[in-house]
Amino acid sequence: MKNIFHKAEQKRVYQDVVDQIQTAILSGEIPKGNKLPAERHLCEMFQTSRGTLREALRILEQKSLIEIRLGAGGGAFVKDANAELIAENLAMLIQSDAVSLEHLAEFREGVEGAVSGLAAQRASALDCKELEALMEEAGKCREQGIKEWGSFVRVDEKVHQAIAKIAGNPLYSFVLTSVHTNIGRYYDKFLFVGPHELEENYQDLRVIVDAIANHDSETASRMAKKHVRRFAEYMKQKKR
Amino acid sequence: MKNIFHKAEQKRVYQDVVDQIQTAILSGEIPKGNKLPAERHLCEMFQTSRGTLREALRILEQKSLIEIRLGAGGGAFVKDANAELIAENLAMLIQSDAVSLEHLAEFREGVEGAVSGLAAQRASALDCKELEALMEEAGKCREQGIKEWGSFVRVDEKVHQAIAKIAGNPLYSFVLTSVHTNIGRYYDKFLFVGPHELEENYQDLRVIVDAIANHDSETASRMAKKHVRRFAEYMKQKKR
DNA sequence: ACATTATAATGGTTAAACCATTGATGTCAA
DNA sequence: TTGACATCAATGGTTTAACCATTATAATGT
Repeated sequence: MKNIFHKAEQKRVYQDVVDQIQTAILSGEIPKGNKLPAERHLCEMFQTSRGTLREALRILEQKSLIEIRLGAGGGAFVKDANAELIAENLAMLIQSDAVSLEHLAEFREGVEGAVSGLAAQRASALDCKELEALMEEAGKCREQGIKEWGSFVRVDEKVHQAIAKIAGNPLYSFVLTSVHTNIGRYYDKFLFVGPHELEENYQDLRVIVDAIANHDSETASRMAKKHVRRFAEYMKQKKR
Repeated sequence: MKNIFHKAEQKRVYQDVVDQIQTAILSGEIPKGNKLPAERHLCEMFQTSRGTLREALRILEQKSLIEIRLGAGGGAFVKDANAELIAENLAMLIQSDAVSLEHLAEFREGVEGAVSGLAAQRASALDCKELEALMEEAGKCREQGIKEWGSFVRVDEKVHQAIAKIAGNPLYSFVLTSVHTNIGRYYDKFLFVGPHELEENYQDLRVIVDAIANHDSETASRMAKKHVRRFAEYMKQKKR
């Protein structure tokens, strides 16, 4: 790594440093997993002080473009694209009361509906086999009854993630991961259900997976929305 | 503002500072628009050095929780919730090739469809009046013909934003703003169309707004998706 | 009354030192 | 040989104290 960076300028020096490193990362000039030079070395490259350089690193870390590890062999490592940021921002919107849980649940309904519809259009035989494997897992939880409700919810989420992957649009996957991350906390807190609800939800999944296998986009979409809305209803009831 | 903060601890001091200030902001303890104490004063409150404190401020700034202004009367001001972060993260996903423009366009299709459906269910008489006002604006662009295509696209976006607001779910508004911010750049670059396309899109809007006024959720949703897909098609053609 | 100029408050930057964590290496005893 | 422990060096984390740059406000002059 040599001559990639030029002398830092502009009003805010740290911003220029951020821009240069960010461009290098996003363009692939510095591959994922690679380590940036040590702080003291970067200071020389940018002709800046360590304090300023560290402010830049903090920003890049917050953008989750790099991850900083301590000690010998540590340093700033380039991270792969992920849903962390979207999830964190969502969490902040909820905490600041700009977005309520009902809003989040409604949004999820729309997204899961769209995703399931797309998945039904695009599912391959292999995709269906993978969904079936997950359904078997869900079936085992179902047999164990209500005491395995927690496990069932986890499998349920895995199914939704798998469907998002089948839909083939990584943006939907990122968004859905973020939604699950945030809504999951509240499901854990508020959701206590009986055997009836477990059966109900298992059948939901069954119908959705079948619709996807049959490339029945309309049914997959409609049932996914219904399934998600059910969860939202449980939560609403619990709050009363 | 006194005794809100306690001595900074933990492994990474700046992270503790971030957490304390972020909690104070999100809980509403420090209202939007208010100014945090000056850096040197905050240092005393947290019993930390200025360098460390500034790293914390950089993170909060990047989270777009605060905005820092220079000079006398400057300082760290608490910002209101907004779509900046989501938009920026989206931009990074696109730049890093984790998400393509086609993916973004497809995502937009789903979101606009859902939003328009909700808006049709919830539109008040006043909402419809506001949409009509925007349609009049669009009508003027239409009369000017193709030379006002740029203006038309801007009005088109305003209509979509208005519909999102009518839908009444701020999460959809945030997401849609982010999508528009990112997709707009490429529309500006790639989109050159004729009078036929202008008319086509004007009629799209007409039908969507009417469907919303009639509380015809299904039509509003379907037409919105079709309308958005048209834009995606223009772009695809231009790329060839 | 208005334009100009100083002042002071505030963020931006630098420098040099020291602390804390961590992986690698070497040492010694069982 | 092998395992436990000590040492070392690389790297990020923190502190201090100064100085620079920007800007709103107050003082000054015309």
